[in-house]
Amino acid sequence: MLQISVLKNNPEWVKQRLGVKNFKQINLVDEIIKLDDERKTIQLSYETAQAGINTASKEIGKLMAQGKKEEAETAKKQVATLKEQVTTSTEKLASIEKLLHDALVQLPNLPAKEVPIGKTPEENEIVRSGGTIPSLSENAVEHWFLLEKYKLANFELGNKITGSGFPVYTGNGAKLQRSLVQFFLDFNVNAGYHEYLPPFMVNEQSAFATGQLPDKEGQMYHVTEDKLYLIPTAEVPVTNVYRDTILKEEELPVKMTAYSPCFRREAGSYGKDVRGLNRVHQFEKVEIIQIVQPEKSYAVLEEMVAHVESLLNSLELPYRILRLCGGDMGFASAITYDFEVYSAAQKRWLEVSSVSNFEQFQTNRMKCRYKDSTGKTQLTHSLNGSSLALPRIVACLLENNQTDQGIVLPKALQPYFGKEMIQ
RNA sequence: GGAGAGAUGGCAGAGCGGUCGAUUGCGGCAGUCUUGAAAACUGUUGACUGUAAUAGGUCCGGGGGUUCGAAUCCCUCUCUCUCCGCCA
Repeated sequence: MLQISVLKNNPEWVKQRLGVKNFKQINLVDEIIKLDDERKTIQLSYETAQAGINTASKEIGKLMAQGKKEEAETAKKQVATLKEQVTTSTEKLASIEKLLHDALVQLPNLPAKEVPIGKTPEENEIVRSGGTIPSLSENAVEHWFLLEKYKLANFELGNKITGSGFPVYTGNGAKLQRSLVQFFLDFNVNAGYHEYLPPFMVNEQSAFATGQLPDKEGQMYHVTEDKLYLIPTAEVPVTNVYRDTILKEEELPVKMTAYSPCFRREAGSYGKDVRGLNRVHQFEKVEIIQIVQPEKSYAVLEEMVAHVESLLNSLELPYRILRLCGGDMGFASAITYDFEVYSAAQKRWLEVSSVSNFEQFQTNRMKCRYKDSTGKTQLTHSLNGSSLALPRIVACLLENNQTDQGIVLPKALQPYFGKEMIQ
């Protein structure tokens, strides 16, 4: 959520930035400013009336103590008109605050100045790439055939038990998942991230704080009976660890990592984009999150990008890093780097991580603040990234490393898996 | 699921209609003493909003009500604890 002060200080700049994000309802900015001005006027009249009641009530208390009943009674009558004023302005205030909130919540985060202009994924900017794309033999096949060949995952079984998009991993497939999760967590913990195992369901407040609600309501599984949401990413429960807190400056940066399954409805997806592990409703992911001082967040963003990059290097996968254009960015993000790995049999790039700086967008919703060196409390910045999402990593590992003898695992993973190959 | 008790500032814990944004202790910060530290003593120490700065307003788990006035009374929700039941 943007701070109203940001809109008020520079409305034209805010509108220009929203334009970069391809946001349509630019007029909301002026509406919000107007609503806030109205709010102030009403608030002032409410507070003046309330102040009158407060002083009069104290006066009545004194009169009663002195036994001056008559005077107390007259004073009581005078309060009645003030009370009416309070009642009407309270009602007005409540309705205008709701309007204001509803409007403010619709505004996405402003894109940072480095964000390229553009509307579609084609306009994302390739920052750099690494690794080498393998040249596969002629009989190389896509990962969904390999999953079947080596009995690593069973989609039909998932269909029977739950529905499409819920693969059942079996044998070495299940073990590969476990090895990857363990490898990623160790890698993150070694880099100073504190490990969490969060709840896999969250309440409405938490989903709101990180920006899933109200924007992405349809993307989450909703347990209506208990008013809980299945998490689409560990970002949601883990970032909320610091909801409604005031941190000391020496506690920063907060570095957290967590494994969790992720549940996504992916409404409207179909076709070959979703074949195999390309897009599923439940998948495993390890996430990294940082909460930092505002002036440090862009340096930390680079650090997190480098961290994810070194993870991909250790998996020996060909990758590229994209800086997302305004139109392709998420609602809450100020800047996002996507990581894609090359799936050599499908001959396409697959997104495996997304590292974002949210600046104050989430922390303003969460009220996650810190006391700076001057003793002033101010909002922190939050950042997160995947490190990494498993299914597409598995897809690439299988496709890129397939040989006639079996799937060769990268060296870094071998101690975790216990073998050099899947056969 | 049943019965009872409770939710107050970083923590502990008073307050049970006006003098309470809140006694006190611990912790934190500053000072005195000391070569330094500890101890002791003294002072200070919540958040939000608002103002040029004052002032003013709001917050005692959340929401609603009674009253001129609510941390205190009533209703309701959530959560915690104790006992019973069920259970990995």
